[in-house]
Amino acid sequence: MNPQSAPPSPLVTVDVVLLTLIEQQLHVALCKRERDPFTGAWALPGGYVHVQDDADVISAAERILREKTKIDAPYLEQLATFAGSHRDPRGWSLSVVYFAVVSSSLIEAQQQDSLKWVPVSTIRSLPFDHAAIVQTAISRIQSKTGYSSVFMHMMPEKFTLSALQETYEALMGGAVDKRSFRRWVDSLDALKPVGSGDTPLASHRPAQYYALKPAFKTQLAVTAKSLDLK
Amino acid sequence: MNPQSAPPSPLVTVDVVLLTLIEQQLHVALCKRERDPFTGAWALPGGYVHVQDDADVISAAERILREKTKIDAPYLEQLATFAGSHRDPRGWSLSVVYFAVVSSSLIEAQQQDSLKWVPVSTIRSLPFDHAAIVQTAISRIQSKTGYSSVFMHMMPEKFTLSALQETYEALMGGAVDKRSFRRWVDSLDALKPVGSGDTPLASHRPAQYYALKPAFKTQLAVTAKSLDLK
DNA sequence: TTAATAGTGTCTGTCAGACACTATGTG
DNA sequence: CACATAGTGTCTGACAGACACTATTAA
Repeated sequence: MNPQSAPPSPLVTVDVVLLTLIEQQLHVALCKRERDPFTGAWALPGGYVHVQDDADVISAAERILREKTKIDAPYLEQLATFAGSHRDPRGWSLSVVYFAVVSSSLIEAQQQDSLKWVPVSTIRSLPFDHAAIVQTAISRIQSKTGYSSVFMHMMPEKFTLSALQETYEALMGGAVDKRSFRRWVDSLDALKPVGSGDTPLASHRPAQYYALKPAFKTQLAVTAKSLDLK
Repeated sequence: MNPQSAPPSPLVTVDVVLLTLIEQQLHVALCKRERDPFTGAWALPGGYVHVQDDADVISAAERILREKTKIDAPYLEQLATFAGSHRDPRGWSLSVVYFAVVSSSLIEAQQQDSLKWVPVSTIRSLPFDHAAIVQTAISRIQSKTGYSSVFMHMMPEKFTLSALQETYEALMGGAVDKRSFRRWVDSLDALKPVGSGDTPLASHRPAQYYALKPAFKTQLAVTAKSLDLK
């Protein structure tokens, strides 16, 4: 009942579900695999933990994201750990999965052959259990969007409340009342107005621009009541 | 930038935060360590993943809980994964932590020298990062109690609504209005009335007894609005 | 009847949903 | 001016908090 010291360790990797919104559609970043199982297939950016270099798992996630996508995501949160004998042809494996949220305005500079953005709605299957992982991440981001400010990290530096609402609605898959949405955003207290900047001129009243308050730029969620979809 | 196949794997373990309520106080199960680091100290029940025997991590958690405490917890959920170089004197380690909730009526039969129940309020320090893990688990159970039926797994087989409310209040650390609490419980739709059974006779109106509906006995939470503490 | 706890009726304040209204820019 | 989108005033219904009231048992 009490084996010697350490039994054979499983494979330990870290994967990241990197999400953004492109043209009102939720997209996930996929990388072309360079190594053994599923070489050449598109899968979540991931890699081994480097016991020598990584102080902890979130550091490993940040490093892997940087290496594979050249992106520093402002929001990175542990999603869950997926492990078992069924998910990798090499045998028992364990993957600590993080999910990250980024503005699509940041990804345009990053054109790489080994990286592509895929609408989550078009994903049918992925290597390993990555399809299930993506589903879990979508549930998480939708759930958090309902009561936290996390989704605001998908916005560009400055944005209008209307644009913010469109993002919210795209993520949640439904429409919300303008008045209710603005009251709710107010209650989050996550935004500060910014001088219009380059007001995009049009034949109507221009909107106030907002940016995430510094306290929210570097991390974390705010608790608040949720909002019903129409 | 692209190392050979698999770098040295970290130590991979599974720990379980097993919670119950004893005399309105939240308690956590601790086991006396039989192995190398911190031998003899009290720590969370944990153990290595057995790559040969465990199909996945939750199976490993169930096995470890059974081995260390002889308890089959009705509710077991992944809490988070804690990993890094700082948490184990042996070096870089990774622990997938589950949290479990059990009725104190189930633990009385399990008297073991290597297992004890400690009020969480008295915990000052624990081996590894287990103190921080316990804190995380407490936050989780409190948060879930606010909107789900998970805490009902701390109740015995049959219980009254008053007893349920006392449990809720003990967990949340505050009082709630009786009427509001009952409306809220109603909305969860997790209970079914059971024939009084052995009505504990006293000099007043006896209460209706309830039990968890079968659908809730085997797992999972229900979403509902939360309740304010007075 | 009294004591003591179980359980409910119901008023009220708060807040989200609805929606129409005002505000403010350009052509 | 018209037009289009930004932003607000405000009514209303739903529902949680408060709390007093009724119900039911044994002594």
